Amino acid sequence: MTEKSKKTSIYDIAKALGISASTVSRALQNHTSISDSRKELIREKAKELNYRPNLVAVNLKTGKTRTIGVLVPNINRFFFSSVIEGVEDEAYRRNYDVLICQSKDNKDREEKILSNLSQGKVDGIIASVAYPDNNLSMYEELVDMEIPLVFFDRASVDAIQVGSVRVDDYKGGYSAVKHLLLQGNKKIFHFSGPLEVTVWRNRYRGWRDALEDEGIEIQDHWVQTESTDKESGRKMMRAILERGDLPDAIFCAGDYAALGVIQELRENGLRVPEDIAIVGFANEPIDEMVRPTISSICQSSFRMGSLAAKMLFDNLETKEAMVNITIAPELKVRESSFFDRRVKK
Amino acid sequence: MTEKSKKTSIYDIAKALGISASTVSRALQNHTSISDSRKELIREKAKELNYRPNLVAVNLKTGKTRTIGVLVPNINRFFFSSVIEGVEDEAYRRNYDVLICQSKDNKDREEKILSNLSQGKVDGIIASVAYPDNNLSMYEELVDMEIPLVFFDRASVDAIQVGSVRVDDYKGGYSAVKHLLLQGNKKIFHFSGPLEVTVWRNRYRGWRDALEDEGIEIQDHWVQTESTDKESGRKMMRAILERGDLPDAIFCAGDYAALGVIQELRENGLRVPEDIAIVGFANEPIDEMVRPTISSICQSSFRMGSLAAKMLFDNLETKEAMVNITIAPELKVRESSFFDRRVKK
DNA sequence: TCACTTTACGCAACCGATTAACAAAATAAC
DNA sequence: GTTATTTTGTTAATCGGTTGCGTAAAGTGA
Repeated sequence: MTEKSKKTSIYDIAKALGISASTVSRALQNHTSISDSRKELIREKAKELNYRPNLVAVNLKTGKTRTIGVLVPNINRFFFSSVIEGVEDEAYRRNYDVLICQSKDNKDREEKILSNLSQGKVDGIIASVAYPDNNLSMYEELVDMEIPLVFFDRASVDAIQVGSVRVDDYKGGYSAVKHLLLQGNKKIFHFSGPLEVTVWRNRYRGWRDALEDEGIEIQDHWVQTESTDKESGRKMMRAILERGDLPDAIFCAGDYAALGVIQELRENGLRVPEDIAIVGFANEPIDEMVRPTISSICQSSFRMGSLAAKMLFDNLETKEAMVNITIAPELKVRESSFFDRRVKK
Repeated sequence: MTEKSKKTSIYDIAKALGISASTVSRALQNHTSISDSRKELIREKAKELNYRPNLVAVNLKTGKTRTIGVLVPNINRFFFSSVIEGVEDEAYRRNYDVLICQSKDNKDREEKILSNLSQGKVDGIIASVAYPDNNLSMYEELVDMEIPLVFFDRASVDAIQVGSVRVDDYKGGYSAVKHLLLQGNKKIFHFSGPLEVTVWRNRYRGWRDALEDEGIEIQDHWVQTESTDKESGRKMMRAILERGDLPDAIFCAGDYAALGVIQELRENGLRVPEDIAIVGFANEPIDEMVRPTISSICQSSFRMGSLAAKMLFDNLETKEAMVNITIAPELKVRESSFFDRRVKK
């Protein structure tokens, strides 16, 4: 029994045929300088020996890996896994592989991953930076190393010279509130996460401006910035309920917060949307799973991923310039905000 | 301006220091046969020149990539993304990278991906086979090529000589029904997908045996095998409602089906669990998001992933033998089945 | 001072491909 | 029949590391 039946290389084929390895290499690439008869012979032998090119050797020689890295905070969240799906879709079409890494929103982990990726494993990187998203020095290093880079979702793009794809959070917030205003809601609260984080801040600004454009005066307690998970949603709602000053509607910067709010309201005998209308953000699948279904701002995550991938591949293959793409968010009106307050007081 | 500031290699360091490249290589590996003074010198120079080892070259030389491939039907489903998280967690700990691919449950795509992965890009593979899961010849090829392989979730393990991690679907089904029986339910229906598929069949068998062990006679219409998405759940429930022969409880082979069933029941004025108790399968996050919360069988997906990864890494590093692991499923009792039918008739 | 071990480092082969440059054979041109 | 041209292959360098083997220098003991 052979101890180790080494994988066959072009040298094995060459030896078996009594020719040189370079001829084999060229024949397998369908090079013009090899006669058809030889090509046929070589291809047959290759099949016979079950030859598989060693991609690592090819990568080393060509300096390309046909692999891109995708760095996300967490693969487990619908938004990110959808983006990845978009990336993967485009990558599969173009015959690239996708190396996926999770930063877990941990800067140390992010740094380690980026350092690893920058050692020649990938041709380019698509990333959503870990919170807090202020320190981008690691990414600047990548740029110095001339590794093509595309950000999506998070990241303050102006900082460094790379591509980006993001949804317009400001516009998303603005249009969510505009929709609520058009339904006759005046007193519209906003539940979000810490406003230092870019996405929360932008959604907040959209909310604020929409109200101010309508001449509505905002009070401090209208904004709650606990966090955007379900439990925080309940907590923020509870705080408002205890205070006793109820709004017409609430614009939540995340769908899970919206869900928590709705549950808290229902347990307190309040109806959604009749008593209080709700709009969330992200268009998570649960929005259509629960009752009432939740109105939300769609971030087109799949499209975001495929656009980011397209940009990266174009840059890799034809040196096309990176750009900053902003996707217009789309409002999905569902039951939680479908109620005209001007009719039924 | 330098046209292309080539990345620095160990040769650049060697040249700058007037020593040989092998010394540099050894110093950077902290080899014992290099004096500390030299090591220090070399490390400093490396830092100065911003040296990064070229992993592709290392891979070629060592024959290892420190990368494993994970093949799943779809990254976007919670179960799979959780498994991947488990894999990734273990991989990160051991300094491996994870290459993720989606078969989209398409056999052609699966074949192309496996062929690609087998060309030296990864050291081993973790996979959940695409439906229909009968043809495993592609995987047999991997075994021939001596690429370590671990299946999870799907795949008929007996077929070929590889590792596997799976939840015991039979036991899961059995214990779900047992729980319903203990609560006084007798007439327990089963909603699932096509029984040719291994997982559905096993859950079905668990349901059937649990009832038979109790001496309950099953009737044909007690089993519906439309599919396990929400809409199918509603559809199957509607069929039963129209027929008029209502059960005490329903064991659904999937949580989304369970959700659809619950919504359909509520819209028809029936209460869950008071009128009909429901148990789902998979322990999806929505189970705790909706009201009533849904009882479900937990598949421990994260653990499944980390176990699969652990097995693969152990095999890669110490040639440890592959094994077949079966995880005992855990029943999570929530509101949808928390009701004792023996008390309140 | 001589023989012997250690320590520290260099030489060169190797991993498996690609490809520039060159050479031999076959064909065409005169 | 000799030269020019095309066709078809070969040789060898290269990508950027790793590592077995050899050896000079330094250290040790008698």
